[in-house]
This record gives sequence, structure tokens and C-alpha cells, in this order.
Amino acid sequence: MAITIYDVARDANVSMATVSRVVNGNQNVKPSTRRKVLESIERLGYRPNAVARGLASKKTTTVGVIVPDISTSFYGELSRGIADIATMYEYNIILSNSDERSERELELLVDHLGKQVDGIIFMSDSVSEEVREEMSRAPVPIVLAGTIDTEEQFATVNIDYEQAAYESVVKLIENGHKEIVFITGPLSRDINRVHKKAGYERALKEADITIREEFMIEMEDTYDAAYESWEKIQQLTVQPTAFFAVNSTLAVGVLNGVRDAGHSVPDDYEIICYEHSNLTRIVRPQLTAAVVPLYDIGAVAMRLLTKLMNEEEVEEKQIQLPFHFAERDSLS
Amino acid sequence: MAITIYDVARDANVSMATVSRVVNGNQNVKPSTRRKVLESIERLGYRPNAVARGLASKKTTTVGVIVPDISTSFYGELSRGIADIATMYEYNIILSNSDERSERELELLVDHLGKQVDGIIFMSDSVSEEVREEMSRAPVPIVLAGTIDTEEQFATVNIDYEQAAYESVVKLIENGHKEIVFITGPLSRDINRVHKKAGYERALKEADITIREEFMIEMEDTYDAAYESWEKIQQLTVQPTAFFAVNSTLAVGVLNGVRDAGHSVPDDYEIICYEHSNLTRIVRPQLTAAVVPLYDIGAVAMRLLTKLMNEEEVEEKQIQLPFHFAERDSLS
DNA sequence: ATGAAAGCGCTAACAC
DNA sequence: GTGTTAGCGCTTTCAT
Repeated sequence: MAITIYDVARDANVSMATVSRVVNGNQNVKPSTRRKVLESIERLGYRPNAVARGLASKKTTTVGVIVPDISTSFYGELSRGIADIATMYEYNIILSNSDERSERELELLVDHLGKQVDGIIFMSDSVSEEVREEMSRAPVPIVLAGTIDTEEQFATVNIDYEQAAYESVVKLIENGHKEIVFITGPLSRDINRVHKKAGYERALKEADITIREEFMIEMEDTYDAAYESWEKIQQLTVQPTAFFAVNSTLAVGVLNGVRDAGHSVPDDYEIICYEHSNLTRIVRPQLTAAVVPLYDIGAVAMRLLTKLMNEEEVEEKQIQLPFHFAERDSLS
Repeated sequence: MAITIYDVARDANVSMATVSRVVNGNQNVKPSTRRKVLESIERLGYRPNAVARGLASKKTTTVGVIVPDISTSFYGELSRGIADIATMYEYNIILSNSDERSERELELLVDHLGKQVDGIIFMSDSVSEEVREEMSRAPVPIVLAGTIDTEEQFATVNIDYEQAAYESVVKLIENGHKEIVFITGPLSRDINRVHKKAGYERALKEADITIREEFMIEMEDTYDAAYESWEKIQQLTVQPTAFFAVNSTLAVGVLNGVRDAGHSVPDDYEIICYEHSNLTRIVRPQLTAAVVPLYDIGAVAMRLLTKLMNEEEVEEKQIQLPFHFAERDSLS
């Protein structure tokens, strides 16, 4: 049996309450008894039981993190930002993968809440109705990181994806392009449909460029799908001269498809994308991209959550972080 | 205040014990009362409090995962394997990053143990003496995933890194190479020094090839360091014709260094490496590599941990998984 | 500054 | 098959 607070109390000749005060840094303890207690703790090797503490205090200093897939660099980077700030504020993290399946997200929400987490960071590509309801009922604060809430109901941390898309496409247009293909993951995702596609279209409209339906190349969100999309792109009735991709994985897939087919980037085709990983710097040519500050989004989301859990006043619950462009070689 | 087991008991006109039995699937409950209880649970929206359960039962169905950096594809993939099996056996995961700092690892061990985890999966590049001691004292089982234990004291899951290194270098030798550079991360890490370097040297020795000290190119474990190492490689008194790299990130760095300097792979230089990510398939030429089954290592480690937590007999605590080679284009 | 005592919400004997 | 009753190890009033 492990050493309990009671053993320490007896050993130090004080009450449990005093030991508790010492352990929790309460100032109302005479220095000499504090020393005595500390000495007993040390000698007995006492470690507070966080579960008992959690039951008594109704705080677990644990937050739930629900993420589609921790093995992707996108969510890995985001999660690292979350974890670092969590550590800073002495929270532990319960991390679970949802694979973006709404039912699974629901289960995880209930599961984490059952574990009495003090707050939740939620990441996904869309917030389903059932998930929204469950989150609305949650007794603890929830922050969405890198995740769109179309209803603007929850606290969120993002960049202005629409604006980033717009500026990306403007760069292409300024380079003389008129036939620009939009390389996108599933348009069922709010972020692709409501934000990125919208920015793309705004730029084209503003430049009086025809928006072609066949230029919306929608695919599964994988490198291989993007690589193979080159097949489809070749069949287009109007041939494009540039690509705007919603993330670096898709961009690299298209890049390799184009290059393996014997074409040159940026001579034959120019490419711009959102940057979600260092892939953009590793491929040749290196890709010009709108850099999404994933680590920071995670960090700010966690910081916001600590404030919410602390019931501090927050001025703005929908945070937009700045983004910037990394000018590289896929655009001349 | 949330609904408790007591509220349900009162509502269903039974005792707490009966509610507990129903919730925990105990068979000793008459179907009709079970139904009655379930109905109350449903109506009141009762959710068991896992913290209270943990305190009473001394089991939290939570395991601690200590990882150097979740944002790397290596540990991301490993962690995903762990998480999936954890989910399968209904465990939650507390995930913490150590940045490979031994003092931090120590803190995390103590921290997780304080949270009363039922077991721990530990990942690192070496097991320090203090960490070894703390782990030896731990009251719950611990499994090392993708992590060397030179003392063979703990349960581990790995591949035979030495053999993979050996076979990699043999491939190079069979292709006629005699001047083969070893591109490695810090040799302070057991895995690099004790296993990978040893395999490299065994292959050379067996072929009666001189082992040159200057061919051990040690560097920080980053793409940029590897990219810049090309500078150093050029200065070597004997010029190499091939590279064996301890991971795909370093291999790609060298590859880009070589190619950006105007040389060709595999015509001027051949490259082989351990594969830790899909980078090997994305670069051009694609890299031939010894594929490390990261997901499986994580999954098997977690499965092993469930057995240990269950006090089941396990035949072998030092598990070696098979590996294979992906033959691609960096070797002709 | 310190102690006594009542819970926190649940599990697990044990009794019936 | 069901109920009673101790705890699990801690925090937190409330006294003193």
C-alpha cells in the first residue's frame, strides 16, 4: 500500500489538514511545522494521489484533447502547441483520436467528460449537429483549435483562411494566370467549402476571371490522391496554368504528378498552397505558401482554455491569428 | 450538481449497489430491475464519475504515454499505434512530451504515477540511470516502445536495428561501393551507437572494407543539419560514393544537399536509410529504405502493456518485430 | 496556526 | 438477486 496523507500526518505529529496545507502551498502554516511535515514527506516518499484529490476538489487538472489523427503533421504540430501550454499551467492532457468520425467524436466527448476533465480542446473538420449539442451541454469550457464553427457559438482559434486563400490566388493572378485550378480536399468540410473556396472565388471575381466548375478538383485528402489527380487535370477541356492547393500534402502530390509527367514548375505551371508542414521546403522546387501557424494556434487555444477554466474575463472568444507568406520557388 | 449513482438508485427504487452492478455489467441483476435502472439512468442522464470509480477501485483505465515530441512523424506514428490499441481495450491516454530531457522524463514519470495511471508506455532515445531507477520503483507495468534498454531490464518492442543496418550496408556493398558514409544523429543515443553503427561496421568488416573514422558523420537530428552536412562531406580526404542514413529526415537532407550541388542520385551517389515517414516516397528520386513498422511497434507495445496490467503471463518481454526493405530509386 | 470531521461518488465485501 | 456499509485518499468548512 502506498503512503497516504494520513501516514505523513502521523509521522509528523500533525493532522491531515496540516499536511494538506503544506502540500498545497497554503501560507497558514508555521515555518517550523512546515519543515517538519516536509521532512516526513521526504523520508516516507509520499506522493499525493491525484485521483483522491480530484474527487475531493472536483478539479482534475486534466484537459481532454480530441484530435482527428495525431500522426499527421498538421495535428501533431497543433497538439504540441496545446501540450506545451498545458504543461506550463500544470495540466495533463488526455489525448484521443477521432478519425473525424462524428459518432466517435461524440463518444470521446462523453468519455472525457466522464473522466472529469476540467476543459476540452476540440479539433475536427466540421462540427456536426450532435457534436454541437453535446458540447453545448458540457459542464466545462471547450475551445476549438484550427477548427471552424460556422455558428460562432464556441471559442475558437484560427487564421483568416478566406483571406489567405484570396491573397494566394491574387499572387497567381498577378503573375498573369487566368486558368487557376483549385486543388481541394472534401468540400464537405466547412473549412474547404466556406473559407478556402470562397477566397479563391473572391480573387477570381475581383479580377473578372471566369470561375470554372471543372477547375474545382476535389479529392481525398492524401498525397496519393493528389498525385493521381494529374490524370484528371490533363483531361480538362480548358488547360490550367497554375494551381492553388488547400494544403502542402496535396500541393506536393500535384507537384510530383506534374514533374513526373515531364513538366516544369514554375516554368510550365505555378503552384501556391497553405503550408501545414516542412514538406514545402523539402521538395524541389520549394513551394511558395501561406504559412499557417499551427503550433501557435494550439498554444493560444490552450491559453484561452486556461482562462475560461479559471473563469477569467476574455475579451474575444473567436481569435484570429496572423499568417504570412513564405516566398519560395514554385512561383516565379 | 451532476447526477450521481445515488440519485439513480433513489429514482429506480433500488440500492446504489444495484445501480453499480447494472453500470458495470454485472450479471447478478434481475432483467426487470436492470431495465428499470437503465431507464432511470437514461431519463436522468446519469454519467458515471470515473474519478470516484478510480478512487474506489484503484484502477483508472488510463495509461501514461511519455514521448519525446509528438509533432514528429516518428513519434506521431508510434503514438497512433498505441492509441488505437488503448481505445480497443478501453484505456485513455495521458500524453506528455519530454523533449528527450532526462529530468523532464523523471518529472513526467512521477506526475503520471501521481495520476494513478494503470501502466506507462515510455519512449526515448536512451534510458538514463535516474529514469531507470524511477521506472524500477514504479508500482505499475511499463513498456518501452521503439526505445532501447541496454540492460534488457524492461519490456520493450523494437525491430533488430543492428540487422537492418547490416543488411542496408550490404546492399550498398553489393552494388560495388567501398566508400560508404554513415550519416547519423547524436551517437550519445544508444540506438545510433550500439545498434545502427554496429550493423554498419559489421557489414564493412565482413567485406574487408576499411572503417574510416572520418566517414562517421554525426549531426543534430534535423533536415537542415543533414542538408548542410554536404559541405563537410565534400572536404573528406577520401570521397565516398554512397550514404547510409539512420533515418529518412537525414537521408532527405543529404539527398537535397547532393542534388542541389549538381550531382545525381543514384548515378553519382547511392543512398539507403531507415524509413520513419512517407518522405522517402515523396522526394525524387524516391529512397530505398529499411521500413520501420512504427505503428505496429506502438500497437504491440500497448497490447503487451494490457497483458502486463492484467497480470497475464507473457512468454517474451523483449519483442522484436520484423522489418522489410522498400526497394526504390536511390539505389540502382 | 492547527485539528476534527464531513463529505466527494463510487466499489466491494458481506449479509440476507 | 439485492441492500448495507465501509472505505478509497484527499479537500474543505468550521471550530478552536
